[in-house]
Amino acid sequence: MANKSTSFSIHNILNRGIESEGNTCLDEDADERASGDREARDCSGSSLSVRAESAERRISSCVLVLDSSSSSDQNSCEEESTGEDTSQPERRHDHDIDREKSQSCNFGDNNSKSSKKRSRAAFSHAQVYELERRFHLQRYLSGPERADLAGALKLTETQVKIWFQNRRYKTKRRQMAAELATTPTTTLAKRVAVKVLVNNDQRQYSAEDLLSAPVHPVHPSFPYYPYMFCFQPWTSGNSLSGGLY
DNA sequence: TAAGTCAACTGGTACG
DNA sequence: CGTACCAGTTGACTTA
Repeated sequence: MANKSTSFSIHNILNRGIESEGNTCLDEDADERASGDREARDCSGSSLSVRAESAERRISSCVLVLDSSSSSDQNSCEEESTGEDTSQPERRHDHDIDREKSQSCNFGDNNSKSSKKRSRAAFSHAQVYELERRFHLQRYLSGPERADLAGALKLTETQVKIWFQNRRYKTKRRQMAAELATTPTTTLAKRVAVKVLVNNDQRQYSAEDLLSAPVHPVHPSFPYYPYMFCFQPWTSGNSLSGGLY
């Protein structure tokens, strides 16, 4: 559904990514197509060279996954783990699904030792870009939305769900780290103490204090998500945040 | 080789 | 009871 509101197709990105195996400019292509005139200008900025370099490093590993035509054991395994040809998993417990998938994806299933190995799918750059883009729009996906996105990205619903889960947690951790870095510990302790003060059944803090809780945009730096430098940071007034923080 | 990243995993919890 | 969430961990992988 998400791609209907935009002038590009996710499949275009993915197909382009597959067709341009070895092309380290996949992200720029995808970005420009995806964001149109939105922030493509930022993507070409020289100040972003470090992030772009980071992106290229990742691409080099992601291309292996996209190159599904290769018939090596490793690639076929990665392909499966990224949901290329896996049918939609039945509604069982996530852990079971993931475990099954992991076990069915053993590297070199010709020895028993490998059954202990756990595969870690490396999502393609286009896939991560679209996931990030969607995450920027909404941090929580409904079932149909997740299924739609998973289908468009050729991932399983579980993978999309886990990705969003990890992404939310990562965002939160970095926000907390940023808070800790910018706020002196004494000040932090003082604020917490004030907020829990209640005197004569009346709160001793204003509602504004709570609403203005420090929410730092995490991605001023975006050291490891170079494809996110096109996005604007969340604001504290973003209703899509779910009000969790 | 240590450190960092990240998808997958685990355990606990909340909700309808 | 099934599902999804969060918080934290694990293990494969990359990089300096």
